[in-house]
Amino acid sequence: MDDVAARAGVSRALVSLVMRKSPRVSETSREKVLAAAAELGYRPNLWARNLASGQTRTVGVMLNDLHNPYFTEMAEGVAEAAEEAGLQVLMNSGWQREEGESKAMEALLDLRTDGVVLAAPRVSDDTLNSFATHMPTAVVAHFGRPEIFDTVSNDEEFGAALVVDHLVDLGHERIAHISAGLATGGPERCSGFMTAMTRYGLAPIVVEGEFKEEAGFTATAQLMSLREPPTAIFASNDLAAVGVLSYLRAEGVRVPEDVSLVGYDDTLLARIGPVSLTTVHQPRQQYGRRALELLTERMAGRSEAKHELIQPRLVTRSTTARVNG
Amino acid sequence: MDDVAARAGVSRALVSLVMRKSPRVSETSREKVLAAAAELGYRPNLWARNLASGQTRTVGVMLNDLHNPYFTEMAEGVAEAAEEAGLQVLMNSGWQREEGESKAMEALLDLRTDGVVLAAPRVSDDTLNSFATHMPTAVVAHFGRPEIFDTVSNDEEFGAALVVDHLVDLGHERIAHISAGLATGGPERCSGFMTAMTRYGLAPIVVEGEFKEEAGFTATAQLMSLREPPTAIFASNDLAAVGVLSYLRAEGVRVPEDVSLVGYDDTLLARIGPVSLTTVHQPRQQYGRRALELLTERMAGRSEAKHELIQPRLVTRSTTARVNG
DNA sequence: TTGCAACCGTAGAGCGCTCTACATTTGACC
DNA sequence: GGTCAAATGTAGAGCGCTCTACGGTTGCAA
Repeated sequence: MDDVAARAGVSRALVSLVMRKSPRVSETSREKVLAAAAELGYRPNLWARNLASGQTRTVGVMLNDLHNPYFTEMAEGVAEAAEEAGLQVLMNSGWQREEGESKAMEALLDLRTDGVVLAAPRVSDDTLNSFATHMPTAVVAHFGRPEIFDTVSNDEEFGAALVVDHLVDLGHERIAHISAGLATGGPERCSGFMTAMTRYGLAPIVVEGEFKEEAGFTATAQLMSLREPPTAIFASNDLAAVGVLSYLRAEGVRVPEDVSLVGYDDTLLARIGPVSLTTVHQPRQQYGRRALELLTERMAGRSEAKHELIQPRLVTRSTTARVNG
Repeated sequence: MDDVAARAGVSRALVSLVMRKSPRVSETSREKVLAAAAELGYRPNLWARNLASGQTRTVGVMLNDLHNPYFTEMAEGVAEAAEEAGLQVLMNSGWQREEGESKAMEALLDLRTDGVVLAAPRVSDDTLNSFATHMPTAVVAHFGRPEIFDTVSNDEEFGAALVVDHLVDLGHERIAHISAGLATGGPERCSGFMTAMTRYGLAPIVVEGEFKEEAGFTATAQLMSLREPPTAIFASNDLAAVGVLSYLRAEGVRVPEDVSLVGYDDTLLARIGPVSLTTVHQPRQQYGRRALELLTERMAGRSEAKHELIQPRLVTRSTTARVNG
């Protein structure tokens, strides 16, 4: 920087101003400085800048699971909104191990970014709280009502109700849900299902599962061996729905003629031809956008927490049809 | 830091040593310092540390496309190897736009990490070269033989030969390849196919496609309308193979009884029940590992470039069978 | 002429750490 | 007790930037 200043015949401070695009510098000296910087191949040192200024114009994003398109799409939403706000994005992941996740969060703390977006963290609420006391934080897919950080989540109950509405519309009455146990969003999805069913005066059939193909497969085996098997199955997510599909096809049960099937998430899986699954689409990019927007508000000084619920919509494909006679 | 030093009754320098886990400090004072730090909730400031020490113990990873499991698995490999080497990992993405990619690379340059792994960058070779002059760099999926950075790539020709071997073993002779145009790896895969076919004295049938489901669909339409349609199809990747499958099923062509089908990549898509695709598995995590290992060598001073080709293997599932009498 | 903004530019004190060079203590051995 | 090396601790000069507070020039009205 000194070299640039010398070469341009100005002070170091002026170079600093130019580099920060301050309007307080004349056109002539700006050009001189820029020229000198270009000749010397000078790039401002970020660490020194951050250290001196106490801020980074950067937000960190911790992704719980990079392999899950849910999170990467969310991250894309964050990135878009960040770009508009003139912020850099740096990502991190815990590689689906809770221990890795805490490490990743520590790393973000050390980085001292201006704020952090956490995607479906699986660490304890205590950890989350202590994290958020050190750093402006927004969390995606968190169903508590924490007071020191913001949250953006899918309105799982609404989504589940959408599914039930659709199936009831088609005349179904024996509708089963394969739940996802205690995985994030699972309990809410399940309770939404039960509430909606009850509202229609129908008995909710629920069997335990997971967000996995195999879980869908085995849960379906259970369901189909009931004395009165369901005419429609609402799987915990698309992947589980694929498991359901495999089981049904293997058993010669036709979908959707004999049994209707609905997934959740609208991932790539649901869209490919051989699956073509009716499912619930989540505006995942929007989660990311909103999270970043909330975060910038918080970085700007807001301190009371905001909690947003975003409504998904149903995408009808080829796995649902009117119930048979 | 001064506070911690005061509280522990030692010098700032000693605190620094303790924080860096230097062995040059006695057990007693280490404990004193650690205790004081804990009471004060002190965390070393990374920027100041980096600024003063001139290094970061961090590597950056630029992911071309976060939505592609190929890259996220590779990133996981980088992360694992980095953890073993005691390095932090920070990720970035260009969100599949070339412009975003250059921005992401600039950001990594500014961060001044100790090194960078680039995943299938789509920027020009010139850009890559000028980047690598500023920063130790390893690139995954790059088929040039650049001199100032290392590369790790899939041995596409070998993979394509694997496919041809398998199909020829099963008695196929009219084997078609749906290529991926100029997309990364596409040309190599295609030429590997042609070489292998020629080696067997068979005529390579090639039709232009892309790494997309729809491309597989339309390409298959072309292939099946040939006077002598192929008995086996080697798609450019799994996604395209799914398109092939959709077309064939829709036309009542049985897979694998009438036509055998092979994909490439072994993604989730290939593994799910309704698809169960024979495909070429790439050890993607290993690409990441090797990239990081090469990078650490380079960070340690090696300057001549190394270029590694990693051999994939065939995974046989339910879409390939002996050719019909 | 003086006064006063507005505009541009500069000096210099940090920011919180690392690291070299040196000081002090300890302990083993003669 | 004296000597020397190893072990442990410290002082203080940076690292490359930002930012406050202030200095110098202009232009223009009083």
